[in-house]
Amino acid sequence: MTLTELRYIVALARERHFGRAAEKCFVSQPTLSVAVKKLEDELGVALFERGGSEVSVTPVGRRIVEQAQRVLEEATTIKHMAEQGKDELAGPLRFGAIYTIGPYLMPQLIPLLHKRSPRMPLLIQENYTVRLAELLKTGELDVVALSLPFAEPGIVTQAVYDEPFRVLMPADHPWARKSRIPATDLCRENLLLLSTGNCFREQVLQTCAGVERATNDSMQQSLEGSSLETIRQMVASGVGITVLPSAAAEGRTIDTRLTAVRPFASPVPSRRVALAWRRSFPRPRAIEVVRQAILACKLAGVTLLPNATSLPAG
Amino acid sequence: MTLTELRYIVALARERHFGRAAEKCFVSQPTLSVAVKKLEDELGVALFERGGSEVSVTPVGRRIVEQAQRVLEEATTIKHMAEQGKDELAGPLRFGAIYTIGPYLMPQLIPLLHKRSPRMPLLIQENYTVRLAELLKTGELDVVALSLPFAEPGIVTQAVYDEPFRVLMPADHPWARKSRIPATDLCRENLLLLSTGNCFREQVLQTCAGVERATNDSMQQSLEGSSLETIRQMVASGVGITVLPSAAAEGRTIDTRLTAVRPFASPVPSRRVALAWRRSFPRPRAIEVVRQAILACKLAGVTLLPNATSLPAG
DNA sequence: TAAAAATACTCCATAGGTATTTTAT
DNA sequence: ATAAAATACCTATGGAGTATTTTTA
Repeated sequence: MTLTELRYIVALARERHFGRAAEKCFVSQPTLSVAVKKLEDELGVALFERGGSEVSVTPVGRRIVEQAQRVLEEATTIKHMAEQGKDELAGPLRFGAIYTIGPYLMPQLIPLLHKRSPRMPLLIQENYTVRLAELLKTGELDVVALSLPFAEPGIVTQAVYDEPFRVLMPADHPWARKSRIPATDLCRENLLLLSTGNCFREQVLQTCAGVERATNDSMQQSLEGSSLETIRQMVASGVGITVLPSAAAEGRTIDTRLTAVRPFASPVPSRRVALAWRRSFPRPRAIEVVRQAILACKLAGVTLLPNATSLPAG
Repeated sequence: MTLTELRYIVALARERHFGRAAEKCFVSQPTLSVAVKKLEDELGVALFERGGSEVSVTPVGRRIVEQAQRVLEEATTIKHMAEQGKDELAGPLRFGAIYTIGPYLMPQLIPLLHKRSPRMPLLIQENYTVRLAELLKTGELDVVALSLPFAEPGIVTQAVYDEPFRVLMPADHPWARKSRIPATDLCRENLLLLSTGNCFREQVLQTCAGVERATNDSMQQSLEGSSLETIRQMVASGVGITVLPSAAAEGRTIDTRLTAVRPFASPVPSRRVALAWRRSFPRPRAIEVVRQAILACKLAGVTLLPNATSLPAG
């Protein structure tokens, strides 16, 4: 049985004439004749009654032709579905971000993307890098914004911007008088950090104080799952100081009287933020649109990398 | 788009593995691979995401695969319909008979056929020969029982039995003392006939009295649409005599005290009853079953023609 | 390195065309 | 005699196979 054969019998049932039905199908009369006969043989039943100049449909034929129409209709909706799905910028994009990017990027990214690509709603999820990697590989997420380095088989990454770190301290902290803070000074302070699992925690530890510092009991261990915003509140209340990505440190004017933000002295520690997606993800244009939108976001202190090339991670 | 291709993508969506999906479809891996790619090209959209050892279905792909399943299901019901329709003895048979056969044949034929071929109900219709011929040609009837001669293009007939005519008269009619009636005697009697349009009327006129007799005003013209049964009542009430087919004349014991039936003297006038159907009618076995059932009916006085061959009428 | 999908190629079934015959009116 | 469908025959597309290469984890 062939969709073509079904088209033929539907046309023949309509026209009740092999020649005209063949015309309607843009084939020759013998072609249609043979195809109809072939289908009848295959089904083992006569669909049409050929009587001289009269072609009529048998009772079984009528039912089968109706069913054939149904099949053809269902088949054409496949084409419609494909037509709709053709547009890479149509349909939801499942977007993930790590905790230290999401809250500062999404408020700008979402409205911008909604404006630029209104038919592509973002489905957002924040999580740890490792979890995002899982979701990405299992196809539960399409694109992830995270911090390099990131290496997973089958995943490609593309750097989007570099983001310097900043020191956040109580407004009355002695360092507030300095314009730049040397990274090595941090080890003497009570440094508030995110809970384990956040890659930013490790980056701060590595960059500013060396990993061995992490075992020092004098350093404040913040509670599991707490966010940068919680830590900011703690700094404001004078518990200690912390390090934030620039986009998190600035751009929030809530408590400028309680806290002070200072840049690091050179060499300025920073992180490289990138997008990651499956190499095989079939909507590259959707990703490019997201990347351009992120580049257009006003993120305090970041250095854009508009020409970065995507790299196979792993 | 091909039904085969749809089967392939459904299998691939299930197996998430080209090799295994190919096995399930009993084709080689490259065959399935190429076919899927071809469909994707045709639809212009990626249905699957090939990631190394991971094959996943895209969102569009998921919808299309579901739709493909629907198409395939609808297509298999075509096969089921054909399977049901294969049995020529299943499904209703639209049966027509002329007024002078139906009332005497059907009461026997229907229960017999119901017993022999229970899945083939008869849809009965009585009418004039000309009307039955129309219905037969337009496909509104499948088989017709009528009286020969009958010639229509595209219609074949097969004689089933010969039926002698009988004379029906009031019980106190002088002829009731005769055992056989010469046909030529009829012209002197008040002969009750069916209305114009009934072929039996013409047969009686031709056989018994010559056509010119029809114009004789002394002959009783019965009312349009009246039946043999009405005429029988008229005979019983002494209005005149009539001629009946043997199956109509005998086999009814209602009023033996009021009427007498007598055979004709040799040569005995008779009619040949036949089945007629479109040459192209696709259920010859159904017709044969009907013919055999008629042959098995107990019809008074008839001579069965069990070996008559079907003839192209016209 | 191993597994899996894609490619290259070959072959054959068949869908389709043209020309002709058969059939039925 | 005419119109229509069936048949015969040919061609070419493409579906399916095997062998091989490419890719990626």
